[in-house]
Amino acid sequence: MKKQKVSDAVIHRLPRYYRYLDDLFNKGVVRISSNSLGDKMGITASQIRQDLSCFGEFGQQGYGYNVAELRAEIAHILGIDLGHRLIIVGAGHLGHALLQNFDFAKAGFQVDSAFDISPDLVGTTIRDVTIRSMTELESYVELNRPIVAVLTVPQNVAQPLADKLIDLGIRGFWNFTNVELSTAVPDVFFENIHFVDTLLTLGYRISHRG
Amino acid sequence: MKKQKVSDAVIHRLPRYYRYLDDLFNKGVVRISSNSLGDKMGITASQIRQDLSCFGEFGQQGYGYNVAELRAEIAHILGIDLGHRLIIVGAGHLGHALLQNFDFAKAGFQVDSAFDISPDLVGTTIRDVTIRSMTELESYVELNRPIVAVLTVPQNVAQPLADKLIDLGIRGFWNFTNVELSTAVPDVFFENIHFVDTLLTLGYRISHRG
DNA sequence: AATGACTTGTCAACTTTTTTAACAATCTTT
DNA sequence: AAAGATTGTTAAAAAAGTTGACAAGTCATT
Repeated sequence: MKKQKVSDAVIHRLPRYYRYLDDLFNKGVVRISSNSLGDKMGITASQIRQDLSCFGEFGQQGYGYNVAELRAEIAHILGIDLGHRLIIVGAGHLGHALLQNFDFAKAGFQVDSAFDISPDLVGTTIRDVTIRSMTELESYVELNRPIVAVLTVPQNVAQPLADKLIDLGIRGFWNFTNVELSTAVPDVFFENIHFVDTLLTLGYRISHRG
Repeated sequence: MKKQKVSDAVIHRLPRYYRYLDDLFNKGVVRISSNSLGDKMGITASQIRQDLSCFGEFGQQGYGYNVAELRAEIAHILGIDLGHRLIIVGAGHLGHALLQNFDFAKAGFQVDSAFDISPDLVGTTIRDVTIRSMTELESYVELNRPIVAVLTVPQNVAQPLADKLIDLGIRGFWNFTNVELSTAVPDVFFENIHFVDTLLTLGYRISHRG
């Protein structure tokens, strides 16, 4: 096992590996070689073996990989088995949709609570999660120490809110606002979902096709 | 102006340039140099000039760039001024949230219509867009020829639906299902929004911090 | 037990991409 | 007209990503 820094490209491929292995697992496939997995995923066997080698040795010469085992290993690498606790800040349409539909547990997260400023929403319950008032946010986070926050709030409050949450111990943001958040605090991570950007990219490709 | 293929990295930076320029424009800033823009964005002046050079010459020696002009140029490059027509297929929570909140016009798209299978939704109107039945999808697309489809449907119907829509002339997919769509037809583009993947990536970083 | 067919983990080479630095050309300002 | 500023472009440098090759080890069969 190499001990180099794991490159971003590899990290971003991990969820994809997991997706395919989960699929194989659910279909009852017991073993798979890097070759056949590569065929399925449209990448080379060499790349799969190299990617996996960043994290350990999970296969066996002459046999390949045990699907269930490799799936579990990748789940572990991704921290899916840790059940990180998470809060949702902003329960408007998007926050509501996530709360209602998204399978956080499957990604290894447990939804602790949700918060919104609107009195109409406060007190309502979606999928066993009760929406609390924003005024309770600070004390709640201090007491319960969730580690990740989903931000589905208006743009203008995003950065100050993030600063406050970082102060309170939040270390990861799943950021749906179209603002680029930043902080001087180390070991805080942002995953920015810039909807607009992806649609603009699509617009570029459509406009320049042919 | 170079005539090489524009790299993906550059294309993905374009929306970000646009966002910053739009902001400057709204603040009434008239001119900006690659140097000060680079400072704002946290990248080198050199990279900005190199990126822009893929598309033309938009600045002036000794002066820099006119903000309004450069903003308009990038808007043009991204096709924002073309007003591509778009349909939304699947008006469940996510489709509904997009329809209600997302500013498609700002990204250069015009929402033609939305479709859903549920009789409860068909006939209702959101922001001037009436939700039609899925049974009308085919004839509608044939007649009105939208170019892009937003897919917010269940996973299992995503690929066959995409195939059908490609047949009918759709050339771009803003795909919110967690399936990797593909086609043999050339000049069809997919922007896959894999929510889960980004959250898993965040989970990885949280788990491995420090 | 021996043989042959497979398949891994790793190394190093290779390729591609991305970034940076440098500078002639030329515009703005005074 | 001179001084200062800033571009577009080139080429070098650095970084990142990918691939091919193979020793070493495992499995299946006889």
